[in-house]
Amino acid sequence: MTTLVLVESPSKARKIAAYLGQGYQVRASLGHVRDLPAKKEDVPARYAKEPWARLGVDVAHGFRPLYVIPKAKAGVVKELRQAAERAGRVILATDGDREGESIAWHLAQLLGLKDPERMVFHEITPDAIRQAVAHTRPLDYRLVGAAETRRVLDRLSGYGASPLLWDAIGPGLSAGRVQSAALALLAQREHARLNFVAAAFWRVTARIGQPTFTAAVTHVNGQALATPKDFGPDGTVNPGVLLMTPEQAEKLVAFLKARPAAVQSVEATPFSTRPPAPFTTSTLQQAASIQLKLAPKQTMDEAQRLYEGGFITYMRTDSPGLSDEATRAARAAAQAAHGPDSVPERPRTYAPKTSTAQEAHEAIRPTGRAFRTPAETGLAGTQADLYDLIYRRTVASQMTDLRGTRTQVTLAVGRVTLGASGRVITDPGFTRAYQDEEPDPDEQALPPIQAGEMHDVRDASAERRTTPAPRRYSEASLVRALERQGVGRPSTFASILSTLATRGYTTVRQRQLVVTWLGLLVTQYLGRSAPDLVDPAFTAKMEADLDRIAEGQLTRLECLTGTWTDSLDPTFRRAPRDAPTLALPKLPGVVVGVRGGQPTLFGDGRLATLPPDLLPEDLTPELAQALLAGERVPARSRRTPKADVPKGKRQRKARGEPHTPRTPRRSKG
DNA sequence: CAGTGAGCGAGCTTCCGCTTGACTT
Repeated sequence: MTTLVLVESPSKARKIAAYLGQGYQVRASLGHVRDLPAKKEDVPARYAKEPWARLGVDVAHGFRPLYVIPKAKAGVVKELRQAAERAGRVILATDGDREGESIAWHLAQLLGLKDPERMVFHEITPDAIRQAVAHTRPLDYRLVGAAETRRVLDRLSGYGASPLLWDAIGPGLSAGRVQSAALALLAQREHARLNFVAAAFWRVTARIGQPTFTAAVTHVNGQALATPKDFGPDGTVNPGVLLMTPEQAEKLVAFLKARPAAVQSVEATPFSTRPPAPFTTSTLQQAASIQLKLAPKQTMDEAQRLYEGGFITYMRTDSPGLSDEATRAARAAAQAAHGPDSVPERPRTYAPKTSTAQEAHEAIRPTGRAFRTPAETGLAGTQADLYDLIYRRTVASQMTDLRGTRTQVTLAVGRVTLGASGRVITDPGFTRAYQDEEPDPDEQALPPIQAGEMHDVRDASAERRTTPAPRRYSEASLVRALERQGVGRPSTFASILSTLATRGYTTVRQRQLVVTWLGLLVTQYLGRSAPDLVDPAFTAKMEADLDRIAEGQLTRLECLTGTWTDSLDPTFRRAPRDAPTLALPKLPGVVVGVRGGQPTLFGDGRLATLPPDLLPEDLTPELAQALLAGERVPARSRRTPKADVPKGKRQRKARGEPHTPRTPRRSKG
């Protein structure tokens, strides 16, 4: 009789099968095999009439979940059942994390396993697999309970809050613990930009000495010159600093040009920088975004192909750790390419930065006891670029520190103080293999210089600068922000972004994530009606609860009762069903609200549907007035909620109008 | 009389996390 070993991924199954050899059959579940019904038609007939059928969770009876086999998984389950019948023994070898334990339990249920045998391994080497097979354990039902609690909570909160949005804003909208927290981050940043008032200041620099270097004026008559950090987001300046007029700046330049500079002090401090850790899913997405200009989705698609081709380890991971074998391979690769001294004596080890990490997998790295160099892989195109990035990052992670000296020079021209900073690299260390970003081009190497010296001022100039608005998130930087807060998982980072886009909450402009009016309105509504969902702390609290469930200090029922029955449910019940409105400081006299499911501009007793491609930042007061005056207003005749619309406007028929709402009208509840 | 349009009511939408490959565009 053979032993059936069940894993999640088919690639993993092939590899393990090769290591286990005869007597073992290894099959893949392709992820979860059962789930709560997504919609009513997935609910079996005998439960369809139940009041909880829409949720798939019988809240009144201990939050009992109803599990069904999704259509897409029917074939897999059938095959696994047949394989299990033929096998003498079944070992559940799904991933060693919370969801993996849950999948193992579902499989045990579906296959009717009496005493389910569980094995877990964290690296795929012959040794690790043999060890794991020899040391199976029973299922961890507490961990399974934690996973189920997570699932039920996400269902109840998501399916509880989304209908509020249908009533208040429009049909088909969605809210959830992860997507709404992500959207709130974007909305917060967008509001910061909308409220931001830029301020101008002067930066005065001089070219000094031979060879020349650049120094910037820091003080005049002992008073500090305004720099960006002296300004508030409303454009006000810290009263203690000097904000020069153009005339003053010009005078200062003329003053500098006429006199030599005295070196007051030279401070040199050595520095060293450690290499970045091997890639996790989020850091890979971040680096591929910056260096290869890939969107997270593209990165994951290419990485999936590299994984299936056997070039890299699993690409959905939160662990930056390398196995001993991989550590040795990385060190060997570094030494082969950069010399025996390119690695420190002791291997480096890496641990995850976030406490929510589950660490079921290794870091993303080249496979094998000896890494194939990018040239040896025979890969081409984007796949080759991504492999190269992963290869270099992995090798660099075992190399020596970058070392150098930072020098800070203070100079004086009369009562004007200038500062110059420079950086000299004494040992490039790991940067020979990998660098996160291009080195700063402004970075200068200062010539040898001593306190007390006098140097000629060769030139001076003043440059008008403005304070920068808070930067928008890129897709990858949003993922990084979410991961830091413990929101979302490696397997979902890319899909969170696509959910936000599909709902019309965000668009991507020049590789930046931009929130739409709809996204702002949804966040505004949720902030009042479901504040937990826009708060990353909600996930943090949930994770803490789940850990306690896994450790047996909290029951599933206590957690769900406390979170749902005593908190979320009453909040949702009390939630207002009327549409949110946004008042914007730079748009006095107008308000953005909702009419017929569409973001709409209200003002002056008139209204206008906002064109869907008009982003919040692009709505100027002039444009708002033009829209309200009826220009480019899609005047599709539809019942108006309460705003009084001039009859003529409502009857203006639009032909071939570009902004026809795609969603059907729904009556207000 | 036929065609059109307004109005009504019923039914639907939705979560997160795990995995590929089958679909379009």
